[in-house]
Amino acid sequence: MAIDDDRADNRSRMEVKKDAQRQALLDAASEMLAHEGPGALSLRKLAKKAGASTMAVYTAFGGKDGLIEALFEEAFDRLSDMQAAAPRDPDPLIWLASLGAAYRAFALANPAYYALMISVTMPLTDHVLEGQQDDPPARSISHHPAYSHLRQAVEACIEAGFFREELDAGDVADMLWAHVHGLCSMELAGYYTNEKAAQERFDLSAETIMRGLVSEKGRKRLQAR
Amino acid sequence: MAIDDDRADNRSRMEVKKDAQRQALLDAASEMLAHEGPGALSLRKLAKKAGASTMAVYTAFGGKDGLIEALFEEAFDRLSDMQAAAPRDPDPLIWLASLGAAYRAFALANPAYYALMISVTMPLTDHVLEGQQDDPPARSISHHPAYSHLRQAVEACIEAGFFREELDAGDVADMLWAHVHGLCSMELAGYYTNEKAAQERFDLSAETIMRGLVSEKGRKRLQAR
DNA sequence: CGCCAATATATAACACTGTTATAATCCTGC
DNA sequence: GCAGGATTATAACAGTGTTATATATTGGCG
Repeated sequence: MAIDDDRADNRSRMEVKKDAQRQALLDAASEMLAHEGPGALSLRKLAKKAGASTMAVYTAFGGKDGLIEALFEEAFDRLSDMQAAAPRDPDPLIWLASLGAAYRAFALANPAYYALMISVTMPLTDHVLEGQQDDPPARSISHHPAYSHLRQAVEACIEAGFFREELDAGDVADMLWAHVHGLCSMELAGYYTNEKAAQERFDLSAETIMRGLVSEKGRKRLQAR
Repeated sequence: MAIDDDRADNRSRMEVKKDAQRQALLDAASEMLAHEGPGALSLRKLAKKAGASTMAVYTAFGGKDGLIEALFEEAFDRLSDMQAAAPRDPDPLIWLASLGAAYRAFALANPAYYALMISVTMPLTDHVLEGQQDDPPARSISHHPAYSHLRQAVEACIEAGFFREELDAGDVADMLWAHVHGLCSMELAGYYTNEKAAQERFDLSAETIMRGLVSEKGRKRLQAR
């Protein structure tokens, strides 16, 4: 029986109920976020949509900030899923390119999630407003699968000897992430009017940053094949 | 007298009073934005701070959106001012690098303005949520001085024959803007913990994108000097 | 100068928001 | 079965942007 299974998992009936409600709230919030944007995400509407009380959000997430945090993690999970679905080509350069394409595909497919990632990542906390550099924000994506995918592809490129020797994997990964993020955020901002041109521009820009990364040796190796 | 001067400028007494109040509101809003962030910018607090009524914001800006729009333009003006202050080196590559440094200096010096630029530029309108590509947002920075500075430097580099021939000025300018924007937004997000490393990383990344832009011919020309 | 129409203001009300206090309900463990 | 603790529902609180209304204030014209 279901209850016994739960008990076997050392989870009380109430806990599974809580988890179910938490998931229902998260799904409803996700749906609202994707269809109406972050601004339309109010706790009352969410509770009504999920068939729960406003307080349920507080018990499940501790408040709206906790809910946003959960959605933030969901966003990174979705990105990570799309990255994992990217073909892991034996050629690390091609693999890297497909990861960039996956990033852009995620951003275009989930603009509200992407906007949430940005706004949460740059929360304009007091410490950045004051310009003080101590007490850095704890939020770090370095250990998230979404970052690991990129990192691994970069490391593969480095091991294959394509990149300039003074560049280490962390530098390159951060560089590429920033570059692709800049491209996607400006595209989503409506900076480029024509969709087809935006795609070409993305490819051209990705090609350009890759050119800047490859070493003299790697360049010759690429020309040879 | 001041009043006669105003009349000579075909500006009624009330209009100069309105403009003065508008400027007072804008200054107060700017101060609040820089010190407490966009979230703390409420019309009631702003009106009290500027010694005006809440309604004054509506007559001067038409509402909070209009105020944000005005602050958005102020942000671009500040960026443009810092770019104009960058030394216009005869070497277009050095000029371009100093423009990038000016962009980063602006972002670090005005984090709240920078966050505002991003959030306003990516407003998550319905049309992007629906994924439809028609009715592109009218907001365009292409004709703003902040963009012209970059564009002119890029054109100078192209005329000097440094860049790959298949790249036109618009492509390169957009590419560079996106790259530098990505770097700055991630730095402001606290993605990099160490300030000194962030500076080095910015320089390294800027160097990398420049490497990707220069043509074979330009590369040899750079090595020769 | 004095009046009038138009505009800007001040005050308050409205519909919201996130959050919190209070009371009733439910569930768990004994 | 029952006491005790957590979770809910309801309502209240302190805010927000916006709007309605009534009061000043202003500028143009006779």
